[in-house]
Amino acid sequence: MELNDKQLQILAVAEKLFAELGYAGTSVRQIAKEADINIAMISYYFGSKEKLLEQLLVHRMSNFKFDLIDIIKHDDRSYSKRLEQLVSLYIQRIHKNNRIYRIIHSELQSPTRNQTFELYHNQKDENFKTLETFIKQGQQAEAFKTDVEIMLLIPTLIGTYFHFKYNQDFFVKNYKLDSKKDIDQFVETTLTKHLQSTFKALLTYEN
Amino acid sequence: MELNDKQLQILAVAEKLFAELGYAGTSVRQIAKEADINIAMISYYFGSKEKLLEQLLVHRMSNFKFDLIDIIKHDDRSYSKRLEQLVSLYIQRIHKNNRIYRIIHSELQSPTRNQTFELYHNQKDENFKTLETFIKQGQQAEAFKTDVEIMLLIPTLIGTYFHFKYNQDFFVKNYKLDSKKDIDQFVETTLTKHLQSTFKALLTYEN
Amino acid sequence: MELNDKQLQILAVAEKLFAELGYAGTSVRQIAKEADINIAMISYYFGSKEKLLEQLLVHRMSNFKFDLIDIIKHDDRSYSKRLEQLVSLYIQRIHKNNRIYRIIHSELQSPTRNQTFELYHNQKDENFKTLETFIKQGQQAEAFKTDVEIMLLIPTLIGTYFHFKYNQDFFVKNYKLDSKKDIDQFVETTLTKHLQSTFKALLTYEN
Amino acid sequence: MELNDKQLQILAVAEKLFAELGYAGTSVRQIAKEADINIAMISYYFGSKEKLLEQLLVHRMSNFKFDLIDIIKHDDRSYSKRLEQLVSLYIQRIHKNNRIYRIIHSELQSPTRNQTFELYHNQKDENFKTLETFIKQGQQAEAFKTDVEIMLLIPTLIGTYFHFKYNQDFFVKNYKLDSKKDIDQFVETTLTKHLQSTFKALLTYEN
DNA sequence: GATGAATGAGGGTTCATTCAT
DNA sequence: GATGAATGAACCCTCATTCAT
Repeated sequence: MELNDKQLQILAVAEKLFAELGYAGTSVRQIAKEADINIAMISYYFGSKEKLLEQLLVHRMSNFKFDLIDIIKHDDRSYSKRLEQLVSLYIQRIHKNNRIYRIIHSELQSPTRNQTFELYHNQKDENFKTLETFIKQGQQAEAFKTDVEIMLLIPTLIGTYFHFKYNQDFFVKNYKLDSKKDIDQFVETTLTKHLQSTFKALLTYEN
Repeated sequence: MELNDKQLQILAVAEKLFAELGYAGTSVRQIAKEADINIAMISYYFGSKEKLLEQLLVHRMSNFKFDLIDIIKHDDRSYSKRLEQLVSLYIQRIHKNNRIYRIIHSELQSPTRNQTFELYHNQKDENFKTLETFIKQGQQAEAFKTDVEIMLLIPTLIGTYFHFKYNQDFFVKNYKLDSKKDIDQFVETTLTKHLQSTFKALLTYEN
Repeated sequence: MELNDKQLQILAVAEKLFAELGYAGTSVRQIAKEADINIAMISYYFGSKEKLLEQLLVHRMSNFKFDLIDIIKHDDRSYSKRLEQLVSLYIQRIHKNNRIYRIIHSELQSPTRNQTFELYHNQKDENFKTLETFIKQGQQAEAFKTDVEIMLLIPTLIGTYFHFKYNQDFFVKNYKLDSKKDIDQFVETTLTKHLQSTFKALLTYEN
Repeated sequence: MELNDKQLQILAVAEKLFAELGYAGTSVRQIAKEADINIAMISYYFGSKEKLLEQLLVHRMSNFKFDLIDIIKHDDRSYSKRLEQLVSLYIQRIHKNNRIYRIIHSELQSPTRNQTFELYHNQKDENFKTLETFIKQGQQAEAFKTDVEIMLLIPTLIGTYFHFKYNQDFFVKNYKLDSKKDIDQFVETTLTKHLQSTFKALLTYEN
C-alpha cells in the first residue's frame, strides 16, 4: 500500500501517542491535533481508529524484516562472534522500533486483534527458528552448551531491553543519561554488552 | 486504609480488567457490572477512576513487601544457593502479582501518575540496593564474578518473565501448556531454572 | 415494560418529530431539546435511537388493539349498520394514531426493521381476517354484494384517510379548516361519511 | 433546463434511493457510489443535496402532465366509460411514477420545501378542477349521483394505490405476486378494477 | 450509607460541501 | 469542466461523575 506524506505523518504521530498513552488512551482528536490535520482525515485515510492501528502495525512491521540469517551464515566467523553480533543486531532493531513493540505488547492480549498480529507471530516464529538452527549448529560443533532452554533466550533478550525501557527513568537517574543520545549510547554499549555477556555465559564455555 | 468487602471486590475486578484491557480501555461501567455493584459506588468509595487505580496500586504493592533480606542473610548457605533462591522468590512474587505489574508497566510512562508510583520506585530502589549489597558481598568473597552489570540483572530477571507472559500464547503452543496449572508449573520449573542458570552463568564460576 | 413520565415524554416528542421529519431526518439532539431533557438520557433510557423507535412502535401499537370484533358480533344490528360503525371506528383509531402510522409507513420499506414490524403485520393480518369473516357472513346473508375485492377494502379505507392527511394543506385551504378541532371534526363527519358511503356503495344494495 | 447523461443518471439513482430510504436517510455518498460518479459531482451539477431533490422533483413532475382532459372531452363515450378510463389512467400514471410520489409524500410535511412543491400543488389543483368539472357535468346530465364528496375522490383513488404499495409485501404474499411483472399486472387489472368499481358504485346508478 | 437518575464532556465517525488543481 | 483531497459541523453514543433521595 502506498502512503502519502500526510498519511505517513499521521502514522508517526499515532505511533508516538499509542506508545505513550496506549491505544485506548489516545483519542483521534489528539492525533489529528498533533499531526496538524483535520480530524476527519483519519477516517478518510484509514477508515477508522482501529484500522489506523492495523495499518500502523502492518506498515512498521514490514520494515523490520530481520537479517539474522546474514549473520549466521558467515561461518568464517566463530560461533561466539556470531552470537555477539546477533544480540547486537537484535537490540539495535528493537531499540529502533521500540515504540511499535510497545504497542504490540499492549495490544497483544486484546482478543479482537488476532488477525492483525498474525504478521508479528509469523515473524516471531521465523526468527525463533533461525536462532534455534544456529544454536543447534553451535551445539553440534561443540561451541555451545546443550543445557540451555533455547526458547527462553529471546524473552531474556527482548525482555531485558524492555524492562530497561519501561523503567528508563530509573536508569536515567542512576546512570545519568541526560539526553536521548546518552540513552542510545547506553543501549548500544552497556546494555548490549550485558546481553552479550549473558548469552555467552549461558551458551559458551568461555569465561 | 481499611477496605470493606465490596471495596476489595471492586479492586479485584479492576485489577483484572485494567491488566487485560488497560486503564484507559476499561470503563467504570465494566468494572461495576463485573463486580456486580452500582456504578456510583466506584466514585463513592474511591472518589474517581483515577483514585481507584491509585488505591489499587497502593493496596497491592503494600502486600508484596519482598523478603529478599531473609534469603540473603542466611549466610550459612552458599552464595550460589542463595542466588538460586533469590531468583526463585522473585519469579514467584512477580508471577503471583503479574497483573499489577502489567498495569504498572502500562501506566509508568503516563506523566500524570508520578506520585502514585513513588511507592513502586521506592521499593524498586530498595530491592536493588539489597541485591547490590548481596552481590558485592559475593564478589568480595570471590564467589561472584566482578564483570557484571548489576543494575541490569533485574531487568533480565523481570523482563524475561514478562516477555514470556506477554507472549504466553507462543509458549502455550510450543510447550503445550493447556491449563493455568501447566503454566504455573512451567514458570515454577522451566522458566525459573532458565533464570537461575542465567544468573549463575553470569555471576558464578560454576559450569 | 414500565415507562416513567420522562420516558413517555421522550416518546411523545419522538413520535411527533419522527412523523414530521422522518426517522433519519430527526436527530436525537432535536428530540432531547424539544423534550427538554439531556441528550444522554435517550441512550440511557432506550439504548439507542434505533431502539427508541422500536420502543415507540411497540408501545404505541400495544395501545391500539382494535375491537372490531365487538362491533361485528352485535348481530342484532343490520350488516349495513355494522359496516358503518366499522368504518367509523377504523377511521377514529387511525386518526388518533395517525402519527405512528405515518412513521410505520415510512419505515416499512426499510429492510432493517423487519422484526419490529412483526407486531404491525400480525395485527394487520388479524384485522383483515376479522373483516373478511364479517363480509363473507354478510355475503352469505345476501346483505353484501359478492363482486368485491375484499383484500383491497382496507387500502381504500386507510389510504383515503392518509392521502387526505398527507395533503392536509389542500383540504385545510378548500374546506377552510382553521384549527385542529376543525380538522378533527372534518375527519369525524365528512371524511367518515365519504368512506361509509363508499363502503356501502361497494358492498350493499342500498342507494 | 438541459440535463446531460450523467445528470440524468444521478437523478435516476437519487430517485430510487430517496424513495427507498427517504431524503434524509440517503447520503450523497450513496448516490455518488451507486451512480458511479465522483461525490463532488452532485454539488457541482446541482449545487447541493437539497437542490438535487428540487431538480429531481421538477424534472419528474414536468414529465407527467396528465391528459385527463383528452379523456373527458370525448363526449361520444358514456360518462361511465370515461370514468373508468379516468381511473385507469390515473393509476397507470401514479404506478409508473410511484417513486416520485412517495418522495413527495414524505417531504410534503417538511416546512422547508414549500416552494419546491408549488408545481405539485398547482398540478393537483388543476387535476382536481378537471375532475370536478367532469363530475359536475355528469351530475347535470344525471349520469352521476350528487351525494358524493368530490374532493375526497382523489384521496380514495391515490390513497388506495399507495396503501397497497406501502404494504406491498402483504399483497405479494396473499396474491402470490412473485415478480415485478406480477405486481404490474395486479395493479393494471385487480387494483384498477377495484377502483373502477368503487368509483362507479359511488357515482353511477349502475350495479 | 447507598443508589438510581441524570449530566456535560468528549468519544469515534459520517455528513454535505468546498478547495486546489 | 471535472475531480480527488480536504474541511468543519454534526451525527449517535458512551464516558466518568454528581445529584437527589
